[in-house]
Amino acid sequence: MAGTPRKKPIKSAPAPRAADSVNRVYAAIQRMAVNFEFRPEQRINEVELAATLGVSRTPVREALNRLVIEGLITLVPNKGFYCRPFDAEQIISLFEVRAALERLSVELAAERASDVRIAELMDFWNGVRANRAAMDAEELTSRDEEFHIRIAAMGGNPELVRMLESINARIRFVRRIEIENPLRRTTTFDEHLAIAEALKARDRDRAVSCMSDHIGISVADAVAAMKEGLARIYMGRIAS
Amino acid sequence: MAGTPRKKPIKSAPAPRAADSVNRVYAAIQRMAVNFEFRPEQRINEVELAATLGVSRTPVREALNRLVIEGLITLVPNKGFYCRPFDAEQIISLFEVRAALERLSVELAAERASDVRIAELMDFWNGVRANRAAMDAEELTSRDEEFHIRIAAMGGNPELVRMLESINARIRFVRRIEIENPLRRTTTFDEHLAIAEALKARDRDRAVSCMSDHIGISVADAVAAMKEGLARIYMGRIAS
DNA sequence: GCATTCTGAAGTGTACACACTTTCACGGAG
DNA sequence: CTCCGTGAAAGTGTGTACACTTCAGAATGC
Repeated sequence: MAGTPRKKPIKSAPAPRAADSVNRVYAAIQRMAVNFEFRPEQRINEVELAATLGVSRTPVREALNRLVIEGLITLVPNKGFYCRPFDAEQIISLFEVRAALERLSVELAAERASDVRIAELMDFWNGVRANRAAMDAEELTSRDEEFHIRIAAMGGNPELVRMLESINARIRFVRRIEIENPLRRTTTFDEHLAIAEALKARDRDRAVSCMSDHIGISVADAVAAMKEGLARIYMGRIAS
Repeated sequence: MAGTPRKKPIKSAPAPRAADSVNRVYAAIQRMAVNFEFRPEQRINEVELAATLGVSRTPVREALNRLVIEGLITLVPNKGFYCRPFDAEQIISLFEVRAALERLSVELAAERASDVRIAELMDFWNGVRANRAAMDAEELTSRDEEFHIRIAAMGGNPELVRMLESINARIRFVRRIEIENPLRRTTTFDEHLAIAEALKARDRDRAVSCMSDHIGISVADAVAAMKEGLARIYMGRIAS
C-alpha cells in the first residue's frame, strides 16, 4: 500500500479536473436566471461568466444550452446568450398552464395518494403555518412550492412534477412578490389547508375547486406583482 | 470593390465556420432520438456521432445537453449520453399530462379563437380526410399533431404550444403505431371533426368532452402500441 | 480454477486556440 | 449636424488537445 499512488501523489496537482463542472455551473446560472440577477434581455458574456464561476467557456456554454430549452435563457445566433425578456403575457401564459397542471395534480392525488402521504402533507403545512412568523418571503415561497410539488408527487406522475418545477422556476419571481402581501399570505395558509382537507376526504371535485380558487386568485394579482417585480429588477432592492 | 475580399479569397478555405452547426446538429439528433434510431439505454458515442454529422464534438455536446432537458436523452456523469429508456410508465405519465394540456387547449380555443381560424381548422382537417388514402402512418401522425397544435395555437398561449410539442416528440413513436390501426384511424377523423364542430359552436363543455373522449381512448390502447413499438425497435421494420 | 491486480485502449470532461462576426468609436464627406 | 464608411477591439462558434475515468481482458498470485 505504501508505494501505490492511488489518486494523487502529495505533490502539486495542476488542476485535477473539476469533476461535474457542468452541473454546478448549470445550477448556479439557473439560480441567477430565476432570480433575474441578469437584467431582462441583457447579453450574457460567456468569458466573464466563466471567469466568475472559475471554469472555462465550455461547461458554461453547455449549461446555457440547457437553460435555453428550459426557457430561462434565449439564444441569438452569432450574438450570444441573453437573459429571457420580462414578458407579462408570457408569465400569464405560464400561470394558465400551471393552473391546468395543478388541476391534474389534485385529481391524481385524490385518487392515488396514500392516506399516510396526505397526513404528512397536512403535518407539513401545519408546521409551516406554526413557524410562519419566522419566515421571510423567500423561504415561504419555497415552502409554498413544496406544498404544491408534494401533491403532484403523490399523484405518481414524475413528468407532471418535472413540468411544474420548470414552470415554478420561471414564475417564482412573481410569486414571491405576491406572497409578500400580508393578506395574500393569510389566505394562502387557509387555502392550502382546504385543499389538503379535500384530498383527505377523497373529494376530487372539491379538491379541484379549492385548487382552482387558490390559483385563480393569483392571476388577477399577477399584473400588480409583475409591476413591482420590474421595479425591483431595475431599481435594486432599495425601494421596499 | 475590386480589392475588398468580402467573404473569402478564391483561395482554399480551410473550413470557413459551418454557421449554426448546433441547430442543425440539434435537429438531427432530436429526430433520431424521437424515432428511437438509437436503441433505448444505448450509449451515444460522441466522436462517432460527430463524425457522422460532419462536425466536432463541441456542437454535438451542446445539442445533447439541450436534449437532456427535453427528456429525449439522459446523461450519466463520466459515462456519457444515453438514449432515453423505453419506459412504459413514463409514456403513460406523458399521456396523462397531455390530456390535461389538451383540455386547456380546447377551453382556451373555445373562448378566444376567431371564427376564421376555426373555419380554417375545419377546412384543414377536411382536406386531410379527403387525401387520407394517399397518406402513410408517418404523414398522418404529422397531420394529427398539427390539428392539435393548431387548436392550442388558437388559444393564444405560446407556452402551451411549446409544451405540447415537446410531449408530442416523446410519444410520437407510440402514436404513430396507434394510427396504423385502421379502426382507430377512422374514429380519429370523426373525433377531430366533432371537436372542431364544438369549437365552432363555442360550446366549451362539449369541446372538452369530445377532446377527452378522443384522448382517453388512446391511453387504453397505448400499452398494446408500446409492445409493438418495442418489437419495431429491436427487430427492425421486418415484422409488420 | 478463481479472484485480484495490472495495463492499455476507448471515451468523456474541460481547457484552449483561432477564425469569423458583431459592435462601437472615430473621422470624413455631404 | 447628420450620415455613412472604416478599422480595431470584443465576443461568439467550433475545432482540437489532453488529462482523467471507465472498461475489458491479460497477467499474476493463491
